Amino acid sequence: MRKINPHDFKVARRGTSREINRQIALNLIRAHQPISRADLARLMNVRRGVASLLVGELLSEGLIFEGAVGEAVGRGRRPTFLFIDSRQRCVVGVDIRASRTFIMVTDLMGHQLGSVTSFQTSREIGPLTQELARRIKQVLADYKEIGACEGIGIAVPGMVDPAAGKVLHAPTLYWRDINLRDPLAAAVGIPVHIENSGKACALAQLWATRSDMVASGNSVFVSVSDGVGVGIVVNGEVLRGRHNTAGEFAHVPLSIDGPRCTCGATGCWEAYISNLATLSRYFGRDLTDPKPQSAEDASLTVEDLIARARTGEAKALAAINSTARYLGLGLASIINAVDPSRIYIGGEITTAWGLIEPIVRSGLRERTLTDFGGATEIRVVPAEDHPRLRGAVALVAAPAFAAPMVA
Amino acid sequence: MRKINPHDFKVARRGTSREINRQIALNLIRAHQPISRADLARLMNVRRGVASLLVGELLSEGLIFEGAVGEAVGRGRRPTFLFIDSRQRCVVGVDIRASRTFIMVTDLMGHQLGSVTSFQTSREIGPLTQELARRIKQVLADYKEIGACEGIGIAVPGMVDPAAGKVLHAPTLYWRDINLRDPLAAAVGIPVHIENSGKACALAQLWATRSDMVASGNSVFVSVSDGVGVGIVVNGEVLRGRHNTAGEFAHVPLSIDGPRCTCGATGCWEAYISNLATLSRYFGRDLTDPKPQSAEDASLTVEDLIARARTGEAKALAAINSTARYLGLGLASIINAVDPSRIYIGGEITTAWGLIEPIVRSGLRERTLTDFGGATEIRVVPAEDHPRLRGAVALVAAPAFAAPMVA
DNA sequence: GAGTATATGTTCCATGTTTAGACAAAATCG
DNA sequence: CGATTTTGTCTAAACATGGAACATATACTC
Repeated sequence: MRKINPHDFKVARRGTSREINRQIALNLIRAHQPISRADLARLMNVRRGVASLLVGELLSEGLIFEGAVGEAVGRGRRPTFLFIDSRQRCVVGVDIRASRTFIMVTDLMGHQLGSVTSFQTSREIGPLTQELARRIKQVLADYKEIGACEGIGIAVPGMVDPAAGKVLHAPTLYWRDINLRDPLAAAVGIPVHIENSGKACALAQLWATRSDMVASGNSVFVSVSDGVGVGIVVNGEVLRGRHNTAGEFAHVPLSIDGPRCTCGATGCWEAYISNLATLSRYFGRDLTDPKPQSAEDASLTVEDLIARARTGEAKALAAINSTARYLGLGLASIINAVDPSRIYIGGEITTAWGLIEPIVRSGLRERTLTDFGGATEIRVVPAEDHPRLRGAVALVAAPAFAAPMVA
Repeated sequence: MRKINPHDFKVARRGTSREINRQIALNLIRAHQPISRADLARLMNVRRGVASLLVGELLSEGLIFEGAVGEAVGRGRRPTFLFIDSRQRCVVGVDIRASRTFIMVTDLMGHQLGSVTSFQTSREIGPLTQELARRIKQVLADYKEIGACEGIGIAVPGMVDPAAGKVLHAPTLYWRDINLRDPLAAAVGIPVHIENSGKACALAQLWATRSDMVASGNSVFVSVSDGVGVGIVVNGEVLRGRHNTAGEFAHVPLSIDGPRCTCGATGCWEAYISNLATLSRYFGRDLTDPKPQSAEDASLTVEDLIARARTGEAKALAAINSTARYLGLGLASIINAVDPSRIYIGGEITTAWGLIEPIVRSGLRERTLTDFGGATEIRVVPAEDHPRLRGAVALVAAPAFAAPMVA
């Protein structure tokens, strides 16, 4: 039961019905390709004539194409299959992280082309833009057979104003109010879109093509790495809020008297479960103390820690188990607040999922209010899926498939 | 950028455009009444002919009526004003609380008719239903000139399954899995809708008729009474979640090592700021200990406590100031998670708003991540506004104005 | 007071969209 | 080969908005 905003509404025009049905058809082709006009008409519950007209429009715009004639199921004329046309266009996804920056090229469906490349992140915007532009141009030259690049999507670990193309605050990069979009767009001559990495991850799952990976209702993506990013999907849309800062569950407290967080407050969830927090716990030092105490401290990663835990090192196991419990406790807050159908979890810690799942689940049940809340589905998204990169790509590829604004 | 759900979409039919524009017109009349067809057409940016047709349809359905001819602004024919027709229909709102149950009658616009009545809440569903049915019948008989009753809306302090008409769990009433809707509907012969009281409060603000009370973007309602209820509005819709339990920020922790909460967990926000928590703090006893320590303890209310604080009693002031700080700290979590345009606060504690606002605001700023987050608008909703009752009414009255489902 | 200008609300036709059904093309089965 | 079935196209009807003309009603001007 949605209220129409009397200050911001969209009246249905003569072409609105067509626009709606066109997008539905496009999405169904995306979800079910290859598909015939007749099947499309059955899925949409409209006459074949309407489906044909919609398909004709999509064909003439080059969004889809007619493939080979398919095999008939029984008797009767064989169907001509329709596909999303992602042959002559590609998208570049960029994932900027504190240590390294990753680049991936995909087609319009988000299918990976070539391999993921990376380079060390420069915290200075000038050199970073230059390096990015150089590498993107090179990658596009290498894959020239793909065709034109539709755009570049960038996931940034911090608060972002997508409309202004600015990074408002990225603590791990020490960025404040930096326009990342315009310099890069000018350098490569391709439109650039930027977004917070947690929201990008949520977008990646929302627009995933593998049908088993798309949640039916609301969903939440929790990305645990150096920091913790969260993206929330409500009614098929990423929750943005007034200033595009919605979803910052990372800084909802577990204990206001807890360890100091990089954000300045105390006891944030992030201060308990981020990779840095887990490592700090292992080394028994304060999270806000950036200086490693030893050579080992300086180089050890969470993956190393998990390896040690697997070999049975008690201290490593204890550190990881603590993180697991706190992870569960924080997920309970998300469940209580949002009641999602599914939670996705990404980040290095998920490589230990077999080890920690029972602990996460029991921590979660400590604080969820209902049995079904405690049973909320949790799915691990492995690093190989590159959720940040796929989300960055979705920034560019998804708008063509989005629902029209109506009423 | 909303994704169309390929498993649950609505194709635009021949009448869809009309349906959309009809609802827009209806909402604009609701928001701007009295209004002429010509003004409506200008607001909608359509031809007067179209507006006339839409108005004709609404007139024939009895949703609106033509009032007196208005005064001309300049020269030219005078407009005929249109109004929402709420003359011959009324709605009953019911607010069930642990101690007392309140009843209010309104017209379709939510305007109060007569006065609010109340009686002591029986925790047994049979007697409660009987008493409710008796009183509702009586009220409707008293206001017979109003016309037929369109429905009864009930706000319940607990988890609710509106589709099944059941209260899943209401701790303060000791209810579990109780069908509240069907017995009452059978007894009075009028449709009954039930909803969680936090969500009802959010609905009340969303559908408020005073334009200054309707937030433009997303909003959150925090109701602080015996318990704490929260309702979230996203994109003009109350956030429900998978099991209609979204919005339970009351049980997001401030400190997992904090005081035990009635929900079983520890350190929930509710355990710091509910009226019971504030009183417990004043009397220096454990929140979970239901037994009052003294006669004064058994009878003192938060309003009394506020009165004492205003007279300068240090202990009372300290208890309230603590609650204020914790209120702010928890609001910060809501702001970080949802980033709303506005937060509404209701409940007895708001009568001390002048006293506590600076403390709430500073507690809030302790944990918000950005300056604009810390500056999020907070509005107090006084008890006289009866947000729970207005929300209960909206359950019945609002669906007629809701946006059609499309795409 | 008559004429002019202007605003409201209705009416008619053009355009565009879904709905319904007929029809040709193509493939299978007996 | 003919009957049957399926796909895809095409046409007319029903219904929506878009645009303009028209009747009605009021105010202003001469």
